[in-house]
Amino acid sequence: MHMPVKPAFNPLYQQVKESLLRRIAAGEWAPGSFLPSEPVLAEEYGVSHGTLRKALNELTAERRVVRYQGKGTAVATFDADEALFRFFRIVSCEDRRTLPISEVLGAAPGKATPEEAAALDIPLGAPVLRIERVRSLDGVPLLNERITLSCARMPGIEAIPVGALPNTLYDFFQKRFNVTIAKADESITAVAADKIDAERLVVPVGHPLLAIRRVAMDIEENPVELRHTRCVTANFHYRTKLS
Amino acid sequence: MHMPVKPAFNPLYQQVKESLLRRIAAGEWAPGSFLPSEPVLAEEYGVSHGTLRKALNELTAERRVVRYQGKGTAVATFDADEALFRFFRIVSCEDRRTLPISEVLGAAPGKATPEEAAALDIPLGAPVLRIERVRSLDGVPLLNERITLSCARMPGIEAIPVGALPNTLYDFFQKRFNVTIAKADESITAVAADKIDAERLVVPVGHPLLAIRRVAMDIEENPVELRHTRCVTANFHYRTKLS
DNA sequence: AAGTGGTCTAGACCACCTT
DNA sequence: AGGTGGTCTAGACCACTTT
Repeated sequence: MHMPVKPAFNPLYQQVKESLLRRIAAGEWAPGSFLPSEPVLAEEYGVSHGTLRKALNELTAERRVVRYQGKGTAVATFDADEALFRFFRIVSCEDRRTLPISEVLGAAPGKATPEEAAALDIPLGAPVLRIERVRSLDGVPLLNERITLSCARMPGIEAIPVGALPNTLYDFFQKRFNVTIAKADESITAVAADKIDAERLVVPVGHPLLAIRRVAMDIEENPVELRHTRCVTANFHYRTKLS
Repeated sequence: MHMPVKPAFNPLYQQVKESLLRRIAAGEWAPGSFLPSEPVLAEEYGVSHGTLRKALNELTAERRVVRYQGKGTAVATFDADEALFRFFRIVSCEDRRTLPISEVLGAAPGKATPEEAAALDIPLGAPVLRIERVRSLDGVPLLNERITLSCARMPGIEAIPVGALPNTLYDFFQKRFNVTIAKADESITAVAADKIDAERLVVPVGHPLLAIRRVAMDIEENPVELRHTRCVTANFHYRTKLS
């Protein structure tokens, strides 16, 4: 046998970071509330100011935590506008960002299809909640969405009445289930509007639409949500910055 | 008059970072070559190890520089596959990433249109080079591209013979003109194929296509390239990670 | 004034690569 | 062995917010 190539050298600040991450994920400090101060945490972990700082710096870079000079360090939330728009990439031609208004057409429990099971990493036939909704910008229906959520990850969500589903879901996931959406993968194609798209988005059948398939993940990179969106791009477009 | 709200407090490490950035942009160290070692640079700037390190850390995070433990710190290049794919988001349905093969249909000098002038931040009518090309993946024509470059930013590029335009332009920009593409903004819409799209991409007129409009920028955020792409998304899609 | 995060230093030691 | 980047410490001082 070979010796391991990476002999598990784990810097101190990494260990501290991982510990803090676990404690945040466990809910020891709620989103929005403040962590103990740096001197206190350093004392608690028995490390120097600098080492603790390096751990917090990485958590800041990963947006798990927000620091306020003179005040303290808080667990990140979706409250801020910045966070709300992080996963919403549709902007007007003039680059105005407007939060769309959702009209929920229906929400129904079901059993995971092969695609849903694969995307959400759950067994075939596992319980899911499917939401259909149309989102409008400036009063114009633009987005036709089908959202699939794993009930296992958010127990009780299938019992939420349709009317109680809020406009901003990710904010709701965090407050209600302590599920923080941290990443999402999107793949985009161009398709022709089918009959349902045409009705809901008020365009002719065959009209070109953006088809966006999103898998959203929590902090630990567990997939939480599968979302299919059909989008009219007459006066709006999908905007992304590469770097 | 009010006093300035931000009294220009500039940390030392920021000043060092900006200085290093200027020296890299000026070409003092070519892409791929090594900077002086950390102790030497610290001595040169009259700062401590830690402060110099913080400056280099930020440059590393911004991918301006690559560090190799035990060897040194080098100016970043586009050589690495990772860098080449950073701005290429079209992948197959199975998530294979293949570099497309370009067929240049033509390259011609011209005068900037209003859209080009606005995007590239140059005067209306300023000299530009326009390139038309079709890119194929796995032998199938997928991308119909029109690229506009400002001649002022890359003097002499209008004289490059069409046959000498390489497959990977950004790599070429860096090696030939010391222009490093650092960022790009893309906006995406869905459109119906026009006659030219249909011919070049071998699809029926009216077929839904992705229309991608990219403005690529160098290190100093000066826009360098405007690119319009029409893309068939039958077996491929545009992939992006949100975080 | 006291507490928080942010910067900076000087020095020790560790991990990795080259010779 | 000697040089490079990477980690860690202890302590000083600065900037910001609150009391």
